[in-house]
Amino acid sequence: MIFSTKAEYGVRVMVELARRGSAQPVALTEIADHEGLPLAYLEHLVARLRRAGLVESRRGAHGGYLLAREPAQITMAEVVEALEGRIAPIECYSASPDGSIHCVLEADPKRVCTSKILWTRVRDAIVHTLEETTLADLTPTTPKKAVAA
Amino acid sequence: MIFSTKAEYGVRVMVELARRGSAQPVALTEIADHEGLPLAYLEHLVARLRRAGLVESRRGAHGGYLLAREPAQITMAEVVEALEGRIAPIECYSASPDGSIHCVLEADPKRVCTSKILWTRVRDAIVHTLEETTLADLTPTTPKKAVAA
DNA sequence: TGATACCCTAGCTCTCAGGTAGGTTTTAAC
DNA sequence: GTTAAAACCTACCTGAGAGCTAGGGTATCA
Repeated sequence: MIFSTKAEYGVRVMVELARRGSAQPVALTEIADHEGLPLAYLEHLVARLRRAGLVESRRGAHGGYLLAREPAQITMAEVVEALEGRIAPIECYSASPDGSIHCVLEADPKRVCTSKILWTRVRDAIVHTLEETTLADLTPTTPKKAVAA
Repeated sequence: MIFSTKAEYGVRVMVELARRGSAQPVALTEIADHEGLPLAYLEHLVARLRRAGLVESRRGAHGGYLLAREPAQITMAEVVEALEGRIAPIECYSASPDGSIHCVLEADPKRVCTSKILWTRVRDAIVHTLEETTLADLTPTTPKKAVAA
């Protein structure tokens, strides 16, 4: 599998939050019930989403979670990265502090990572797709716009 | 990581075979030495490539492996699928026997996999990239053609 | 002052990636 | 026809991490 259930479940949570609208917070118990997913596990995932600034929380009774932005302003690249961490197609690419993609083998100038072209292309394709797709695209009853896909 | 070392190592083996040309078989020990990868592990990987019809083997002394086709006729989609198995972005998509993408949740018609659009797009992007890239694209000293990437 | 919900830390279990080990079989060359 | 080199095969090992669970603490509303 390319992505783990972290991405799968987390995206579902985001879609549910988008479906419910931004009027009042949605409790995680509701989403867990609706999607048939373990609450305690979702708590971990939604914590990541919160730390990434994608959702906001209201504590206490009648609390829950809200989208931090409009669905159309939230790309799936942000969501997936918040859940899975940096998207790198293979081990070879170290997550450099400055964010640049770098093949660890090329530290030794004698060695050239022959397959770098491939993994770069694959990574770009994935990231491009995730950046192009917003939460609004995945929400059936989007208030403003219908989706053509 | 998106793909495991199976894909990483396996692609390297294929690139090495392409670099050496098709004149005579290349022993796996040579490739293992050159790439600094464990021989015993490569044997497992190359077995997958052979079963997929991507390489041919010559047993016995001076034996080794050869590409089964011209590098330009081998897509990376074939290589990666042979090594990693069917490419699916998440668990949700069962590998149907007929090859069609199918969300397991939709077996229950009441449930709709809201995020299907996303994972379908991601999968298509990956597969498209892998299908477009041939082994010839990754081989620096391709006899016939230089590569524009 | 409960009840409800978010929040935090720790830990548990099972799978599987990644690799090792030790053999058997085939073939070229001497 | 023996030897060495290589593919081939089956089984096993081991650490890490996915996918949870447990049990509390803390904020907020009625």
